[in-house]
Amino acid sequence: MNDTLGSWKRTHYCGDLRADHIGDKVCIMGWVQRRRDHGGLIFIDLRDRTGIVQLALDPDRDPEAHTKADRVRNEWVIAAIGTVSHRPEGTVNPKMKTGEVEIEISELRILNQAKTPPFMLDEYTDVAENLRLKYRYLDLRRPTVQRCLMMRHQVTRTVRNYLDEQGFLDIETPVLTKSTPEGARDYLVPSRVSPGQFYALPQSPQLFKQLLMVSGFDRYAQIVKCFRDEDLRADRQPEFTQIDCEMSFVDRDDVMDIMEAMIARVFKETINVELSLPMPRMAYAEAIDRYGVDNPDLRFDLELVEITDIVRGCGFKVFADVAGSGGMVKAINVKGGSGLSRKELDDLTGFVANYGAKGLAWVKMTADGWQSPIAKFFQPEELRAIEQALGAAEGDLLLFVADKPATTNQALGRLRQHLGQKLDLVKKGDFRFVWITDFPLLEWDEEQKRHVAVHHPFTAPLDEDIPLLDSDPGKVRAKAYDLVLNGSEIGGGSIRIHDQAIQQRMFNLLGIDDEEAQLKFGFLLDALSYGAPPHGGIAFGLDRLTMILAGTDSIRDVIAFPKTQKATCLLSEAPGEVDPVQLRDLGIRLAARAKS
RNA sequence: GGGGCUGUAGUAGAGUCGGUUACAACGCCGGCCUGUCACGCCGGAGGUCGCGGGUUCGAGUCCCGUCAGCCCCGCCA
Repeated sequence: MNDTLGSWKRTHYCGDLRADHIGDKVCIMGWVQRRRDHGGLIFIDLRDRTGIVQLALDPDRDPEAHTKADRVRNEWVIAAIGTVSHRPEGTVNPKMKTGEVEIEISELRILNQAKTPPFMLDEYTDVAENLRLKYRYLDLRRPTVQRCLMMRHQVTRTVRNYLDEQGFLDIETPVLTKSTPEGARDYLVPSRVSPGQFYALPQSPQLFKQLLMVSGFDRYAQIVKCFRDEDLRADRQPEFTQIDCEMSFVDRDDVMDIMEAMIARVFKETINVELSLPMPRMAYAEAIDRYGVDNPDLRFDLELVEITDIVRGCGFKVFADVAGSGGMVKAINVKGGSGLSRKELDDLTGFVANYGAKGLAWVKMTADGWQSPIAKFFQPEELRAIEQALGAAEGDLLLFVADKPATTNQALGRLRQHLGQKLDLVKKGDFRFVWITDFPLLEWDEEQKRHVAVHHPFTAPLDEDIPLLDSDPGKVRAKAYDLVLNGSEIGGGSIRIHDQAIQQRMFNLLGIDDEEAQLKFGFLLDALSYGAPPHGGIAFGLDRLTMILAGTDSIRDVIAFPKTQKATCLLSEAPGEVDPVQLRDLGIRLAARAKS
């Protein structure tokens, strides 16, 4: 029924054929994108991963091939031998890379037929994502989707080459490993050999790469899968890939210098963008002060301005009360934003409510002064002071949040990012990097009534802040750094604690007593006591980095077989039930379902 | 755990105030066509309006619940 490949060998990819090939006899293979039947002449657009080329089948030239082409349908797999020829005068298609030529087919083989696909594999149809994911292998035939995965390949290739040149060794770390406290929820794997015990899939190879430093490998790097059992987002999947690095005998600047050069190489070799180095660096405290968040998008201004002191004694009770009780009042000036409708302002109020803000005060700057529900509460000199602080001019829109400092910063900071998108303040093709440094080492967790590590428990404190570990742990800054690109955290790392005594103190500060520390991290503490070099490292989110390079806003676009928001795979239907025998072997009995 | 958006032939959509047989496009099937390229022309088939319940003389349309996909909060050292 179908033809066999026989002795045919492919000579060219479809998308590579050009006028240079005119006169060549070629053999190409691929999928039928479309067939156009003119009664006599038949055209077939043949597609492979490189592109599309037009096949011309003339009944006068080869009746047998023409008859065969009559049966062919979309997505059938065919092979053809023919001669590359210039298209006749007036029929060149400038929209196609290969549009100057066509292949005059002399022999055609149908290698496989295809059912009519559940959706059209063209660039014009926007298909529902659940259908795309169920038939992902078809979705992945589409050039736009293929482009993303090819981009990903270019990123990993460039990274591997660079790290190899810089002397990093690629060493694999275990996937079946041990659950550790702190951090994200683990994916667990039951042990058959040790009933009742579980492996955990790594949230990152953190401990192992530190052990490799103790072993003297000096520079380690791995492109590696990590697993976190937390809820998904547009830029978060339960299994994702890190570019994971660790280096010995370095400080923060060494790591940042080497890594930003790697990122620059990636941008050059994937999208041919030249980045200027060094990348700017900004302390955490400054980022929070100016942008409200630790991942600021520097492609636009719209900075936060604190006016707590100005409104401390004002007649607007909401502001005055917050200012008088340790809270914070901040505002942003949306230049030329006074045209926003009441509905839009209500939407923005709803937006900040997501982040716990109880309200969003607004002022439209008009020729007649303040147009605002709160204008009447302020004295003229207060109005002027606020205008001056914000640089307000006619046509501007001022937006205010008053709350606890953390809430004010987060709500207004997220509002800033939101407005950047909504008001189209970002220029396409603009890449603004910033290293955020000097993160707090610890933060107080109100629910658990204890300190938790901001980065992770192995992050070293700044040398000058070590005395504060005892007196004021919340003030200690960490030797940690995040690389932020266009408001997205694409990587982060730190210099680690290489001193066993300090690591022990760190665990104590986190409320992990010696016994628990020994139980959970004993092997690390042991290793640190056998001559651990000063070391530090970083991990980049390969998926997020590729998203930005590919210009897409969903992490699923850069993953071949991604999971849905409920962490299921619509293609394989994972997760699924397992055979009772498998459970018995593992010593697992399922609890009765809570529902139904 | 919570908030929001979406769900109608294979696909992506329209469907008015609750009222006759649920529309047209693309795709599919058949026919015609020798220079098209998202070919064109003629004809045809194709529907559990996500699912369940309710209101009503009557529900794609209104109400309640539920499922799925997506976006967000919490969570993500």
